[in-house]
Amino acid sequence: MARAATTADAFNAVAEPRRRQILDALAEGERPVNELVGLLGLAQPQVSKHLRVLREVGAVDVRDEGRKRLYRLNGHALKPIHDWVKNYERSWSERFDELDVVLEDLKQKEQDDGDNDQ
Amino acid sequence: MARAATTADAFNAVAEPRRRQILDALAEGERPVNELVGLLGLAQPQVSKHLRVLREVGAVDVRDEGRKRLYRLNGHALKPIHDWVKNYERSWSERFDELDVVLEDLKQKEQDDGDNDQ
DNA sequence: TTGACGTATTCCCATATGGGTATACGATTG
DNA sequence: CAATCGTATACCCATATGGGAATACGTCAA
Repeated sequence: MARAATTADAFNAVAEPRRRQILDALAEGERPVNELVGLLGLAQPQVSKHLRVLREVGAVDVRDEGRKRLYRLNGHALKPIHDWVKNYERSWSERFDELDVVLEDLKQKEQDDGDNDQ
Repeated sequence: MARAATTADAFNAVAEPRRRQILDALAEGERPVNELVGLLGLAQPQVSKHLRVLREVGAVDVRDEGRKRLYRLNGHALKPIHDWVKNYERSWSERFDELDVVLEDLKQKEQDDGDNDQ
């Protein structure tokens, strides 16, 4: 088997930096392809291809307006990523320090109880 | 150019489901390779290869103990992912609804001021 | 030392990437 | 209708993936 397709899920789609750039740009509002081409400094075909990937994982929606195609962010598709990574937040966030102390105490208490059973 | 290496950054490393599984397993504590092999139901060489990728992006640390190698989670490497994705949280979290209202009001107020300048 | 164990590395292969370039397609304008 | 604009698609290519299988390597036991 080869690497999973970029369109397999949001994780794979967003692994490409250009696609994150596109989402960041769309966070400020709807934009036509050419505007993204200007912002990214990438050729138009590549931008269209990246947008296709983002569409396939549901991270963007499209709307036709004359000859332009307006792309819009759909952040919902990124929730699974957030849900997964937030469980690791304790690794760097000080907000969890206090909670960790409490958990350590509980652990210690449990161990003491076990010792009493012996 | 081809797709970026899986070892290019945490985003790419974590795009592979097996590697997320490994990190999830290590979240509960240090583990030797064989234990991960059992948990993932994957052949040992593939697990070692996934671990190498995770090591290269700094998501895990290793420690030798006899003939075993104990792998330990280093969630710090995942912070960039969290930092990026949390900006999209408003897309699904109700917690931001109220904030959105406030921002809308501010925007409206600014616009009114602009109108007065005319 | 020899053998067994735990892990890492090497080689093979089908697969699809992302950029470059050319071109096709639909909508609008003249 | 013809020309042009805005986008999408089709090709070509170098690259590296992830799994399978075989094997190399370091450590411990007998």
